Amino acid sequence: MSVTRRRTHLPGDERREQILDCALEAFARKGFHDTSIADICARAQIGRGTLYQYFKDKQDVLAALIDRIVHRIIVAVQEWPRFELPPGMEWKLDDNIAFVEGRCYQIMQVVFADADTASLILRMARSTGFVRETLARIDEHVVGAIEGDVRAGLGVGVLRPFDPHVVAQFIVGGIEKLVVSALDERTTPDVPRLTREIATLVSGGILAPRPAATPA
Amino acid sequence: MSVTRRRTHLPGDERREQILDCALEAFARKGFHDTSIADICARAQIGRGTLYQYFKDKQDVLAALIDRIVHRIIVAVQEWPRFELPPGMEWKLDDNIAFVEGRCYQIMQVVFADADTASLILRMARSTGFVRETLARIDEHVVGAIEGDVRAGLGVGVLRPFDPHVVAQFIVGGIEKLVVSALDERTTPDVPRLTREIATLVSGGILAPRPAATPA
Amino acid sequence: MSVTRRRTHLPGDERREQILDCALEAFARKGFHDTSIADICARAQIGRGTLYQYFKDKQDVLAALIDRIVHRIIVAVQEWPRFELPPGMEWKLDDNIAFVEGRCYQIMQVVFADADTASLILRMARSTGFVRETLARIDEHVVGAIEGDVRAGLGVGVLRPFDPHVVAQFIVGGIEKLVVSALDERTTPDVPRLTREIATLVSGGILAPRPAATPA
Amino acid sequence: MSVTRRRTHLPGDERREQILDCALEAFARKGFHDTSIADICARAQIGRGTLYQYFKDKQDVLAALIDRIVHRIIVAVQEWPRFELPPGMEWKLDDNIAFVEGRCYQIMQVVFADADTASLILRMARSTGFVRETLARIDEHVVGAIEGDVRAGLGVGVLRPFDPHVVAQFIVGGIEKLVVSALDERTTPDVPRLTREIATLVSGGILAPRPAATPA
DNA sequence: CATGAATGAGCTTTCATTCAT
DNA sequence: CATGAATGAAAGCTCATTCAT
Repeated sequence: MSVTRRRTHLPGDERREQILDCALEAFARKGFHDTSIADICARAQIGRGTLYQYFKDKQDVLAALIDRIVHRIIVAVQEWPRFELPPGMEWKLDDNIAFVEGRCYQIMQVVFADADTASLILRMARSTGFVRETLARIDEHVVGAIEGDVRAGLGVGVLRPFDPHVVAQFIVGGIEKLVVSALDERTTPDVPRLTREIATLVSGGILAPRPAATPA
Repeated sequence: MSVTRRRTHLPGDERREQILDCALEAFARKGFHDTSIADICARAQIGRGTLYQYFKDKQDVLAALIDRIVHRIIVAVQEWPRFELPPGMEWKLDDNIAFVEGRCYQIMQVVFADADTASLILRMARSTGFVRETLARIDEHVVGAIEGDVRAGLGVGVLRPFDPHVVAQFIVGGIEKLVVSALDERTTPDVPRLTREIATLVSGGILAPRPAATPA
Repeated sequence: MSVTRRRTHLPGDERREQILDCALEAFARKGFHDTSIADICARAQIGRGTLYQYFKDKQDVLAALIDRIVHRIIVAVQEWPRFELPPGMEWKLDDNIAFVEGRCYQIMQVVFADADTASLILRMARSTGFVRETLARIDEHVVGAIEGDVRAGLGVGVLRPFDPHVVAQFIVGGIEKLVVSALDERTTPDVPRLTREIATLVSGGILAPRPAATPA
Repeated sequence: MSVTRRRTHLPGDERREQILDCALEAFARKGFHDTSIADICARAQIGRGTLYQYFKDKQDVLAALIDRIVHRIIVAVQEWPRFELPPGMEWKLDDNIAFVEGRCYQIMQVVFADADTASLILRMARSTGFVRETLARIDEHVVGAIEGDVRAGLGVGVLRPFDPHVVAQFIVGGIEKLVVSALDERTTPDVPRLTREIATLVSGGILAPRPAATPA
């Protein structure tokens, strides 16, 4: 009748991680509500009760999952190089494009480490308090980092007088949308091209530079 | 004992709209899954069975709701003025900023007509097929419109050679993020200021214009 | 396959009572813990969900049940005739026996109205706070009534100087034990005989009256 | 992290007894159903699996526990002195009171050895077959002993013609109620006073002795 | 022997949906 | 049409019990 599966033993931490991995997969594909405990346990090849040895309830699984992601993001963002104007050097358009490209790349690396994580972050319903708050903490760090860049740039006078928070949110939002779009189309995005476009747009604007007014 | 409510009669269409209004409120506040049919009917002051005279099931309510929004958006977007280069005139930075400002404003007007609609569109889980697809249709139109602008601009040679789709998505994503942020903080966003920032950033880039190299 | 049962409608109050009746039966036979919601609903010929329209949860069913019993007991006890020494008359052994007999009978009538109620009251586990407290309220009334009798008797000087509370508890306890015993043996107790024995014992003691010392 | 407990070794019988002690404590406080195997094992400082080396299942623990109590009671009751009319002597009220007092004391000593045992015996649900039967065996012995006393008293003609079984049950029931009451109020009962009251009531009845009819 | 991770039967509970009134 | 009592599938969760270590 039923496929009898050998009882497998695993060190506590590994099992926990394994369950989280499976939960991530499931949540990413079907969403939190439409994923049942049975779904997760089936993926993990464990009995339904086993999950409850590691997590208080279903929500606790999600919380642990998001915590894991948040933690990884916080750590990674802390190691990003800050914006710094090379002393005695001009900050030209190409420098800025290069810098923004780097940032975009870093963001995509961290926030959208893998399709499942990206799905979880970007497609989860944001109505309920706890998810909203935790996702807000991710933003706090990522947006905060970019905001820091802008602030630094303003400090050295190379940027127009923008509101750093608004700019940072706008950029992150733009990136998110492109990632969601790629997820929806189930295509692997051409990251280098995307980052180049974004960096160019953000740095120099959409308008083509006008030919220098030729004197007389 | 219980508050007995008089049987109320309403023309079919009005009742339907009323139910949708109540559903929008409920979904926006608690999310689709955490809203029960009872919630909706209580708001609408109707019996639970009555809802089923107008909608096949719970999902159908959501579908109708999104359809209503989509329809409104499609109609509105169709009436947006297209980008057009005034003949014989130069297209300067300020012109572009003004145009983009207008577009942002139009988008916010339509897509985020009210906080509840915005919540529904932006905070709903995007995992399940049907919601994802319907929301994609909104994008198709809004992003499509901006894409058209960019394409037109490219055609008359006033823009850098961007991928119109990428640029359009990026911009819409940025706007969305700013709106979500405002919703989360429960503040009414300072729309004119936001649109100005966005328009300036998108049009001229983040970099401060360098003083024209003064000859000798 | 399954015996399809016609959907039956019942006025709210009747249905509620019906469920309580069935729950009483079930609890009395198998105990609270070993009775499943399914058991109760099967007896009541209703779907499992129906029960939850009338009761918050399983415990709430028990609470309602006990409340119903408590209420009936309180009302009944209030109508019991109080002990009263007929003015200008002696209070002889037989009078007392007759009075106690009456009381025992009244107690059995009320507290052990039917085998199921008796089972519920007498055989339910008394560990958990809420059941214990509610059952204590029953005692409060029944024991209290007898205590009142004793106190009255003491007041008119026809009784030995007992602690009324102790005596009352002892008597009620004795009656309870006899009822439990009858329940265990699944016999209908010979109430008149039992009450006679109890009344005689309590009134005159176990010792045979000694032959009056004959003069001369 | 977790408090690591050294593996402890104990001779089989001691371990078994220790588990029973812990189970008694737990059952007495929370009742059988609300006590988990984990509860017992935590108290005993052993792993959950270890319990199953000594007992078949949870019910078996309870059975062993009650058996232990029953055994102690049977042994003790067997050693109780039987009622005996001192030859050539009258059996007066005070003699009887003294005897009953002794019996009550003995019962309380044995049956209610300690609060936990008393709780177990008196507060456990009596619905399920096995518990009911085992507790019935306790009664068999305790009630039986008193019944024997009464029968003996009847034999020598010092008692009124009661049904010995009824009287014995009534008395035991009365005592039980008083003990339960003390448990509920978490007070240590004033045993000497209680036994005196009971003995007096049972022996001479509740009625005050009437002044000897004065001649003339 | 002792352990505690693993298990799954079985229970309670919710809630979208139906249908008799 | 409107109603809300009735329904039962489906899910979450507990915990006694087993078994690999």
